[in-house]
Amino acid sequence: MRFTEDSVTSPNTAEISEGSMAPTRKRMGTAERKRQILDSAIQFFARNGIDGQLRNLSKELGITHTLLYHYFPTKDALIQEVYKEVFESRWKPEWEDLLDDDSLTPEEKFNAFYLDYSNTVLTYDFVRILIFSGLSDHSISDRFFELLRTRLLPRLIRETRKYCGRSDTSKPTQRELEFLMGLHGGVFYIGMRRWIYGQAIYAAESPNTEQEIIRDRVQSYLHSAKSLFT
Amino acid sequence: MRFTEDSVTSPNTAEISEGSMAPTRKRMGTAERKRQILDSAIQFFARNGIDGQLRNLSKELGITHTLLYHYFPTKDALIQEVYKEVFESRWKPEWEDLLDDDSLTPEEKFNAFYLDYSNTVLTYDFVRILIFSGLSDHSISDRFFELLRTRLLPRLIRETRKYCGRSDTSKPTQRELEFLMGLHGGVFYIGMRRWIYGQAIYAAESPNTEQEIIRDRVQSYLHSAKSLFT
DNA sequence: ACCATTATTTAACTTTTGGTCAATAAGTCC
DNA sequence: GGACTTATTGACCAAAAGTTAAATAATGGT
Repeated sequence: MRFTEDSVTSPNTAEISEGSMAPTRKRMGTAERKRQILDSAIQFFARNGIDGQLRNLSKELGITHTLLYHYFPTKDALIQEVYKEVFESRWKPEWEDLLDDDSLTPEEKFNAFYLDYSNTVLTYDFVRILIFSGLSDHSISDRFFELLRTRLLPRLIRETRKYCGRSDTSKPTQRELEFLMGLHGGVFYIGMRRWIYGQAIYAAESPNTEQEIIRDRVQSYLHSAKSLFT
Repeated sequence: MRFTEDSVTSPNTAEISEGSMAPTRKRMGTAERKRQILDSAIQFFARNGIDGQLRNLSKELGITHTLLYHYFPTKDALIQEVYKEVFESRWKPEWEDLLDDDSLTPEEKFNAFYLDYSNTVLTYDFVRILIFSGLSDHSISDRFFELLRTRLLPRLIRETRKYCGRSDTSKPTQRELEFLMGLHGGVFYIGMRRWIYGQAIYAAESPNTEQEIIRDRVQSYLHSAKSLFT
């Protein structure tokens, strides 16, 4: 019984319509099939965690679970590729450029950055897979935080200082970093509530309200930084 | 081979020292054993997630996994008790009293509350089990957020308004709630970084620094609320 | 039309793991 | 010390789940 109720999109069994009884199995190119599996796997593991069973994943794909082994040597290998894929496809080097852009004010940079950052990072896949990774091995989350710490935080602190009218380029203090993490964590928490706890985000009605939320927080951060660090 | 390297504290095999060869099995009272199992289970499931195997848990306890079934009918029953235990033992009704205390200023309330809240909620067990619950069924996290939403948030908004010099008792707006969640999420994020991602908290040296962190954020929140909501 | 290639499936193996049950033995009461 | 209670264990089961190997059948090339 290959066709269960939950295998909605079974590309492999496309021509099962009215009359055609034979589930003539389709043959896909190596690259496309691998791509397809990986895409489904991202969704699947984000939803079910890394303990999700390959047999269920394959069912969603409309293939047998053994076919997975034709493309990935082991389950763990698949998961590592999922990690890599989610991780590397989401990080935008432009963020660094944006924060270095001389034509923008610190305030504009913060707003632009966190608006875009939240849009790309606060997705179902990313939030859940990042946390799944953190919960088990730290393989992915470590790399992510490394980028965060080396590429983003120093720039954000620099802009914070600039906003406060300070020009010193000394190493960020822990207090500064920690205060910034308050903003950062508050933003990530939006994704937590939405994708982990399944809690509705207050103010999800109008499309631009989430932007307002971010703006409020950025405003608050900068505003308070001025009084805390000057 | 019952005694593996990771079974550090095996209360059941205490007298295995130099000469005594016989691992004379100890007999514990029902209540104590159940308590002991539950305590270990909390740690164990917080560490390994709800997919942790009963055989490993029992190994840490120095007992056979079948003994677990003498005290808990099923694995799920054990987990539910773990959930209940962690959940119910950590929530403090005093928080509500504190926030209702007329002798304190809003600022004092916020500081006192978040200081205590972070101390009790931002523990290894709590943070991880809450998230494990959210990731799978929402059984525990739903109940927690329900308490949060009905017991704490309205009071915190009320105090925020008081701080801003407003006395209206209308239903909190979504913008107010969302702004508060920024603070709240920022605080919880401390636990995320520490217990999920394994990231060091900036400023973990001096014992009172974490308190400073909280204070900074509370200060920032109230300060900004005043300019946002008046 | 035939052949080679390889995507895909079928069947089977193995380990893991939640769960059961009868046997064993530690403590207690007399 | 013997009997009774019950905490504890050892052997075992069945289903789940990762993995392998051989058989099958699309597809492309000649």
